[in-house]
This record gives sequence, C-alpha cells and structure tokens, in this order.
Amino acid sequence: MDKFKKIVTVLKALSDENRLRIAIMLSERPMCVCEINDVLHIALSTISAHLKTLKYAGIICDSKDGRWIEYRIVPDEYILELIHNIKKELKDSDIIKHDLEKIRKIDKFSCTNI
Amino acid sequence: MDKFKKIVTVLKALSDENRLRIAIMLSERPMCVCEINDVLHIALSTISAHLKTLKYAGIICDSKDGRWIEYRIVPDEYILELIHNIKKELKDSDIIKHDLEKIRKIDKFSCTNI
DNA sequence: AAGATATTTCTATAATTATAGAAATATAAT
DNA sequence: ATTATATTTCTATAATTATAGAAATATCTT
Repeated sequence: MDKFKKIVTVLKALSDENRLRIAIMLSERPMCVCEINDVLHIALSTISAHLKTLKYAGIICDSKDGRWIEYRIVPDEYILELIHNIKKELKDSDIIKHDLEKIRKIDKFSCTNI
Repeated sequence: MDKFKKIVTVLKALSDENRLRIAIMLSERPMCVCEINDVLHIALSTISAHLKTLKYAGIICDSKDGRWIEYRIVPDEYILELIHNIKKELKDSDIIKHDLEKIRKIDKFSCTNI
C-alpha cells in the first residue's frame, strides 16, 4: 500500500474511542480478547472487529497461546512512537488511568465474560 | 471537552485523505479555500466542510484577509508536533511531495476555480 | 467423546460521514 | 449600484462504520 494511504489507515484505526483504548492497553502489555472485554464491557464480536481493524492497519499482531489469542502492538518504530506520544498526552485522562489500573488487576485466567 | 475525546476527535479529523493533505499543506504556510481547491480539485463546499471539521478538532484556525479567509495550523505544541511527525514519516510520499511542490507555484491572487 | 472456554465470522441495523450542487452571504472592484 | 470573486450553508445522497446477537470454529479439560 502507498505510504500516505497507510498512515491514513493507521490514523483512522486509532480514531475510534474503543480502538484507541485497546491500542493504549496493548502498549502496556499483550492481552487477549476476554481481558479487553473485562475492561471495555462491549460485545466480544465488536472487540474482535476492532482488533481486525487495528491488525489490518498494521498496529497490532497476534500469537496463539493455548486457547487464547494474545494481541500486542507490532514492534514498529513509527507505531510505537505514535502511541507513546498519544499516551503521554493522555497521562491525566481519567478513562486511560482507569483502563491501565484495571489491567493490572486482571489476567486471562479469570475473565468474566459470557 | 474531555482530553481523551479531544484526542480522538483530532485523530478522526486527520484520518481522511483530503483533510490530512490539507493539514500538511497548511503546516507549510497559511492558505485560502481557493488555493486548496487548486491542489485537491474537489468541490469548494467539500473543502469548506473539511475545514470546519479541522477547525472543530482544534487543528486549524482562520483569519480574514480582504475577500479571502486564510486558514492556518493553530499554534499548539501537541498539534504542531503531531503533524510534524506525520509529515516526517511522509517525506517520500508522492502525493505529499506533489502537494508541497504545487503550493510553491500558486497564490491566492491567481486561483482557477469557477 | 462431551462439555467448557475463547474467539471469529455471519448478518443485520442504526449511525455517521464524505461528497457535491444550488442557493445564500460577504467583500472588492468597476 | 452592478458585477466579479471568495466562501459558506443548505440539502440530498451514496458510502462507510460501529455495533451486537447468533452461529460456527478451535482448543482445552475431564
């Protein structure tokens, strides 16, 4: 894909409240869909669709771990720096503070969905 | 507005091909609607709508200059740095190179629309 | 093999957005 | 005043997107 269209796709992927929250959470540590659901409380199919969008944009990748799929930010310099800068700007955001505190308290073995 | 929602609005505003091109052009120098039209070749009402979106997101501001309205990037550290970083990443993009070359050749006194 | 857990895909729907033509507004030039 | 120029607002439309329920797939546990 053309670099310009690629950047537009990246910005579009990050310009949704739930996807930006997911991206910032994943910049903290890898997570599976059920953990993300424990934080966002939206339908699993919706989270799955958002992850697909972030993956298509080249922001995240995934790897299988038992019956879970772990999602993580791709090790790309530009992506990492972009998310880092957004995160820095949002260090006082109540929503982000809440999310980052929450993911310290949960793990994939004790998800509460279904 | 909440800072988190504000950043999402900024990213959404920049995540459209035409708006990102406009923002990058305006980071080079202030421009009026007819000059932007000379580069993008889309309807003036469409450009006007895009400028409204960028203004609502706090990315651009405007000032009257005779019968023209000059649009420019707001003097905000975060916005300036964000656009600067995107621009740096797009320094090899043909689309952006074309736009920046074009705006060096045009001025508000010789616009070619309607 | 059967049941439980994790995730995706399919499908539909409601909401949002990009677009442009036409009409309206505002200023400048003659 | 009248005409030309610059821009916006109004209106409609086509396209895209966010969302979630239901069904399907895959893996683990017993």
